[in-house]
Amino acid sequence: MDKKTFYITTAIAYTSRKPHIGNTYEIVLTDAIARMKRMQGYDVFFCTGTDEHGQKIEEIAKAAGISPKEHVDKISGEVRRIWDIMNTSYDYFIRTTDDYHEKVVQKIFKKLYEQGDIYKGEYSGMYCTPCESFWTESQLKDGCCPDCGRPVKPAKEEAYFFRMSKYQDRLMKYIEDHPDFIVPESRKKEMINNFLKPGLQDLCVSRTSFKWGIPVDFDDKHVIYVWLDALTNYITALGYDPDNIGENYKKYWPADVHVIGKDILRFHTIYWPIFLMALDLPLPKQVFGHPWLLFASDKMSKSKGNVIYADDLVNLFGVDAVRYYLLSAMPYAQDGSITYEMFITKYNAELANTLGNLVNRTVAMANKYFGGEINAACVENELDEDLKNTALQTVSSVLNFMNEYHTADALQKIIALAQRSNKYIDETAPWVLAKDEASLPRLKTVLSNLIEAIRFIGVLLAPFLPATSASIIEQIGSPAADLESLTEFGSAPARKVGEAKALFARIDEAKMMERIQKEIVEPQIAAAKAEESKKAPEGVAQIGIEDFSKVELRVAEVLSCEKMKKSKKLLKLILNDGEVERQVLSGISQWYAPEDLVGKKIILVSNLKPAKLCGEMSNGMILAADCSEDDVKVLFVDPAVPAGSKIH
RNA sequence: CGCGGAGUGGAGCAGUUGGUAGCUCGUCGGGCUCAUAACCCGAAGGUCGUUGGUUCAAGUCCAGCCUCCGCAACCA
Repeated sequence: MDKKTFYITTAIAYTSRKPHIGNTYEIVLTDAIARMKRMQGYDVFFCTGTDEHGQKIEEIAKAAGISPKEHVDKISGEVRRIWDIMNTSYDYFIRTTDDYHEKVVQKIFKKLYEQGDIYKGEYSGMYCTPCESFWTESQLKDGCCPDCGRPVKPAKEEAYFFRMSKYQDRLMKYIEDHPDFIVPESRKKEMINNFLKPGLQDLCVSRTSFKWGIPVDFDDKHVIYVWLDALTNYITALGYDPDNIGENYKKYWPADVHVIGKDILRFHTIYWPIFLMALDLPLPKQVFGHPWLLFASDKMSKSKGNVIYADDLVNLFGVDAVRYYLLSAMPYAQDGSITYEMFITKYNAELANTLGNLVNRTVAMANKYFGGEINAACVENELDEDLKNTALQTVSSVLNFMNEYHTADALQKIIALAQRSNKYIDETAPWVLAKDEASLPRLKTVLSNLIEAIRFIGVLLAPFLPATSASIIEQIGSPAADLESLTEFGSAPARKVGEAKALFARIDEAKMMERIQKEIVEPQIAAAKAEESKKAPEGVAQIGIEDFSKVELRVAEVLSCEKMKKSKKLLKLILNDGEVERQVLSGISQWYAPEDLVGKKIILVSNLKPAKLCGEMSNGMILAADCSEDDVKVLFVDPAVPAGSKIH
């Protein structure tokens, strides 16, 4: 009699900073799926958490003057707080700094080492001794360390590697045999074509360049590098241990679905399955790579004041409105977008006008005409048929869409039922029926049908908008919400409806935008500026005249200019510096077309070391001003100044 | 020729295996008054980025081209 289990996870959130609305999308999406499965009778285990190790976190903590642990405690708490604000029903919140997790990861690492899947090798690259950092050739600036500018030297460092290639064929076969393993479909091709077909490289699974990680217990110079640490959370959260398999592990593994961002699909569909194969464990049934939520077409940026946080939105609009937007505005396989305007439009049209108003007007009529006493339908007519059929069809549509995680389509179906119900009010015109004593029984039937349709809506909304669902159920005086009661239309008993309460108050867009500007956008911009100005005085050291004199500036004329084929940003300029012609590359093609520059005189840093960019040499640099984050203006010189003039 | 994604009425999106182009918002006109100036009906508006090809038939398949967006490389 055991219930069928369903194990669902989100990716664990990286604790570098507070999550914005895009990160929040994932937990809400997963929550809706988990709640739907529970409603369908599954024994669901829903796991989420935070990923807390790594060099980046070590650095951020250092800059803030606190320990890495203090930093991750703070951010992990913040993540959890937001997950809770969003009313998500996770069963377990794992942190990669949990003692249990760390211990098991160490055991796993050791086991894989002992059985030969992990071996000690060498990682070679360019090393900067003062910074204790490795860089690849392409990361170097001027052949020097991009951080401190000092010279680097080729060096080798020992590191542990995982033999990926050994499992490649097995993985390929698994993917072929399980067509639903990677969804959406389009992403599967990407994985196979880009990574599997060319052949897998062995993966570096340890680092010695930082300390904030789980130490390799038999070689403590090394810490275990991110993926082996982070991905295993899915089994350590269930109490897995190589020596002693836990209860929950037995019950729930393998996972039914890992819900993750499309950017980390590669790790979940290639490395993770291979780790599991090496451990001789079953593979997850499915990995769902969801798209990203973007702020309109702009990138989110604090200095533009357009970073959207879930808690701000919740303060302005309420939890369920935010959940609704996230679940209904995202296309299935493509990135979605959000702006405050789009949010308000959708809120007013669908939540306030269509859904909220339907419930409100129906409950109000039930109270007005019958003091709230409504019993089962008795005077039926043909107008009722389509409403009933729509309601019943909505149930199966919603379930079908949710099986494929199409939350937007599922919600659209529910709203469509609300629209159909509004139309039914128009068709039956209850206010006309109310005028004639003889038609009161028919009126009662009409209201009964409406309340029944609303009950369908209320029950179906439960996984998406839990609080709204509960409020609807309460207002119509319905017994507990369960799916089984939706197999028949009109099965609910007589009831007394509650008081009409507005579910979603209409929003005045102009006023709300004003408020947002004042309460959110402006403070954000101010905070970003304050941070900027705090940095500036420390960031720029004063120099003496002797330092300045090392820089040779002179006026040069642009003889010709063209776009570089290989680059979006670079222009190739041929300059007359007064003595010779020289080629300079400049990253300004976003702001200037070649013809804007030809014949102009500009300021050239003429003694800059040559460098190779995208395969072309650049001998110098031209001066330009950063007017704002995305606006750059080249400094043009009075045409009367001859090319070659030195500038002091 | 680095990898990948996308180009559908003013805006945001659906369009599964090729067979009369749909939805929401917005606009215009009408209806209703129970309700949150809400609801319902109707209309206008698209040569489905472009060119060529396959086919009885292409938004849907194939090839070339143009534009945009991620990633990679890169702002000397």
